Amino acid sequence: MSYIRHMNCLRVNGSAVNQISTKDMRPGKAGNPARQPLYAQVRALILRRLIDGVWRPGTMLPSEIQLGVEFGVSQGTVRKALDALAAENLVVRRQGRGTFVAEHDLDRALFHFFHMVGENAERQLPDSRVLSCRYGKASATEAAQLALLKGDPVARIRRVRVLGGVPAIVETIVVSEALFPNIGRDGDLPNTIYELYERRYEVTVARAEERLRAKAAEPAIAELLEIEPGTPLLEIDRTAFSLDGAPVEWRLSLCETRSHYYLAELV
Amino acid sequence: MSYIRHMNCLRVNGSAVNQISTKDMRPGKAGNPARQPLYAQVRALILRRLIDGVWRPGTMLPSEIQLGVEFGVSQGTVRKALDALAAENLVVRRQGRGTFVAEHDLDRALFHFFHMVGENAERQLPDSRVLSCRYGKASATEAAQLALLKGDPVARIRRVRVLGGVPAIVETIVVSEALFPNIGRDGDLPNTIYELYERRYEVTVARAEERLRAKAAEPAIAELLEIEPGTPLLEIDRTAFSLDGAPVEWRLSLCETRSHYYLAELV
DNA sequence: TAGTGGTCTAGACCACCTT
DNA sequence: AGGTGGTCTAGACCACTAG
Repeated sequence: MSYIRHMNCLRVNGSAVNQISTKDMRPGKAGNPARQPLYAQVRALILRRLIDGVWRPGTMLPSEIQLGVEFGVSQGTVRKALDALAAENLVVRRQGRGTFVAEHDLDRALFHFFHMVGENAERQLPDSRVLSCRYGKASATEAAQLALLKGDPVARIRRVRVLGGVPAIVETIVVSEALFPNIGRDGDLPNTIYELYERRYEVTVARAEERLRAKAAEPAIAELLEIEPGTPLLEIDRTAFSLDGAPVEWRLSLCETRSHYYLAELV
Repeated sequence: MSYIRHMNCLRVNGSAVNQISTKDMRPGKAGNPARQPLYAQVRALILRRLIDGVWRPGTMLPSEIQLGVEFGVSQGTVRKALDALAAENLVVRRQGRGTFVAEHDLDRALFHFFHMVGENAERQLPDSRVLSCRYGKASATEAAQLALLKGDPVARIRRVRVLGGVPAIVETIVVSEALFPNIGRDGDLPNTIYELYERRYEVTVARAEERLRAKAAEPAIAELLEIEPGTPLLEIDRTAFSLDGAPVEWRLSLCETRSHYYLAELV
């Protein structure tokens, strides 16, 4: 029967395990009511390898057929798992070339992680001017946001972002120093910081939550943005999560919204 | 051959047409380079029926197999088309029951078309108090937003929305009177107005765009929200589109963000 | 019990890309 | 030419829902 597969169909680095397969784990089998569909198991196994760094961002995954053989499932099941990961922007599929681990490139920054756009909905990544990078102990708030203990070492990066020649955003980024040792110490803070997280610290930002409020500009902020104190600003309070779901960055952005706005799509 | 299908495989209300099928339209055929995949054609055909009101919101679609027979494609191809429509929230699939045309119920309003949440990210649909419903001629701005001509008749609805007992949002809704004749004239404005569009006017809101800015509260607004004039407010400028992609509603919401915030998810 | 969508397989062919 | 993902089919079985 095609449903019956080998015990050792899943091999990781040559050592055999059997998380999928085995006749009694097949779908719909009584006594295994909470069992996940095969494609979900395959998705989880692939995701695990992304988390563990077995396949690094930018590299090509094995072909669908190869993965099918390795996991002991059909190509169609692997396809469904990969399609799910592609829908989460964790892999990128290219016809004729292969399936690749997603990278934090300009496109992703611009279309997925930066929602401020100009008047004609035209998108443009801002330039960044780093104001400071300080190291300290996590406050209660910071600890809560980053799932740390109060007092744990954190780095705080402050920068002004310039859109179309105008200083438009003042941003404070807080990360754990345990996760990002020496971040910013050698003045190596690129504009797209998620690329740095990914390349140097092997931390992949998979998703984020943004909480938006309106706030009046405090004098220090107003000066940086060259506006009047009290001007209404859009505050974006973002928590970014890594592949394994842990919060890895807390970011507070204060945005001037006279020449730009935050664009959201509802479905 | 399985690829060769009957000419008259697509029947709409008994009359036969052949948009899909016919041997020479099959995928990858030279001389037809811009041809869409079958599942995309099937998706478009089903969407057309949703637009035309052949299947009304809440009703059940024919089964996958029936649709497959009707369109002259396999069940798997129909499935792919329906899955795509389900991903756009245009249909809802329920195992064991069938595929249904999506409705604007409370769930959809709350999780897809209302992003203001309370402190613990708890969701709650606001109560609405209608302030006025006036009829007039479209301004240049309104005409541009709704793809009308300047001077076309529009209705303007103004309401205050209450969250947790506190007046939190002042909202102005502008719609074409041609599309929504007599809207609000008999004081029939429910809290979830998209339900009204759908049931009474057979207009389905399929998606929307929101443009967010920070604005200071003008005195009239401040009074309605029981706050100080000049308080920073979150302005949500929304355009809603119907199934066929036409803009059908323009809405401007001014939100107080001390006890609530706008929640966005980034992927 | 019958009908629905959900999962899984196997196999064919296509479009696209690289070599 | 060979490999990759993309499309399409046919058929099996499962889970769920309703009458």
